Amino acid sequence: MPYHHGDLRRAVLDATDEAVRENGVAALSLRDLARRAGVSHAAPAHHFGDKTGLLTAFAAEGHTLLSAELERADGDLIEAGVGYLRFALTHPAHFEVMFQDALLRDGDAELEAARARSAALLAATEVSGPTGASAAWSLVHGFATLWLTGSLPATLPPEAAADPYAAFRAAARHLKP
Amino acid sequence: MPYHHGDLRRAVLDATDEAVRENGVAALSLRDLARRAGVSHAAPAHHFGDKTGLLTAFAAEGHTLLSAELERADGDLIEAGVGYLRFALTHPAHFEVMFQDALLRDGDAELEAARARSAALLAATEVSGPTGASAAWSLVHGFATLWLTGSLPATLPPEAAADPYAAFRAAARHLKP
DNA sequence: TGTACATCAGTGAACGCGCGTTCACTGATGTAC
DNA sequence: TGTACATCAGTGAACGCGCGTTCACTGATGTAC
Repeated sequence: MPYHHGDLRRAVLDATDEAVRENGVAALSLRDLARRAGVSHAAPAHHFGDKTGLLTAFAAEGHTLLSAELERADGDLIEAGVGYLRFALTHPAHFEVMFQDALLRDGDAELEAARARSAALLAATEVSGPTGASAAWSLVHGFATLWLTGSLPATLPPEAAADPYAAFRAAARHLKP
Repeated sequence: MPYHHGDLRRAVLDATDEAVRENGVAALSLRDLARRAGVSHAAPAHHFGDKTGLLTAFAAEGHTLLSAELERADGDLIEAGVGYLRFALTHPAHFEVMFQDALLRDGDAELEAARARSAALLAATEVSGPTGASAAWSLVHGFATLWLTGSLPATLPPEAAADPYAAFRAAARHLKP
């Protein structure tokens, strides 16, 4: 183990992802992250300042990952929804953290930039007017949230509960075009 | 201050509501609740067993409050949505806690009963098939979540951002009947 | 190419703190007589 | 109505623990010459 880690930032962010998936953000501690990353207990705070700084960087990474999914949709509403859902289901820890403002550093430049980018991509989907955008965003965000908590799969027949993307496409068909 | 409180349960649940509204469930501690309720620091654990027991009771109360709103809708889809939203906006702490299974006692009888009741009322709304129900539930749940985090109001014109219920009705009109 | 040195990422011991839990107790309440 | 007593909700001192933070330090890296 070299004295200089090489990529402490990456290691701590990965440990955060792992820890939040396992125990939720409520149980997160910097010392636990240090243990998972195999670094000294003071290293995470040394690099990120404090827990808020770490979660702010983690949330910014979440917006970047979300943006990557939204770009693949190329403005198509349903595909943007599928991308949003795919982001939430493959990165549940980021999804859990990035919408909880109380955990994040207000006005952080990196976070604001990443957030603006994902918001712009969301706004670029083909949808009719602000209420249509609200409806579409609400539907996919609610679908992702309820799917992750297991609430939604519990109400569906087994074959629908096995494929979230098909279930989402079916639900999204209930939106007026 | 009498030795016996009279309604410690109520006092601690009210303190929980206050504390979660202020700082989120992540920052909740039993000692802080005891301070808020003006009882000894051991009293909340004495009554509820542990933090999970307390949050389980709090979540059950949330489902009961949600059920009361849903009953007023009398099966009408849009009014059920408005009731769901009204519950979330007036009881944000309950809404935050009740869908986070990791915080709750698995298999608690009181919680299961309250949950079954609100689920039955949701299922009793007039909607076409399981995918229609998924779409409607996702839309209102996502709308409430995004409204509470401030994400959704930020994208709307000021007059729409001032009235969540009107904004929700407008969004809900994008669902096929 | 080799040496000296400045930088600074990461260390690890030490600290004080708030936490959940335990446990012997206190005293208000309800019941039996 | 009055007294004795069992119950048990709530108390408060004590505990050990993991936490975030501080700070003097170590040593790897990059740059100047």
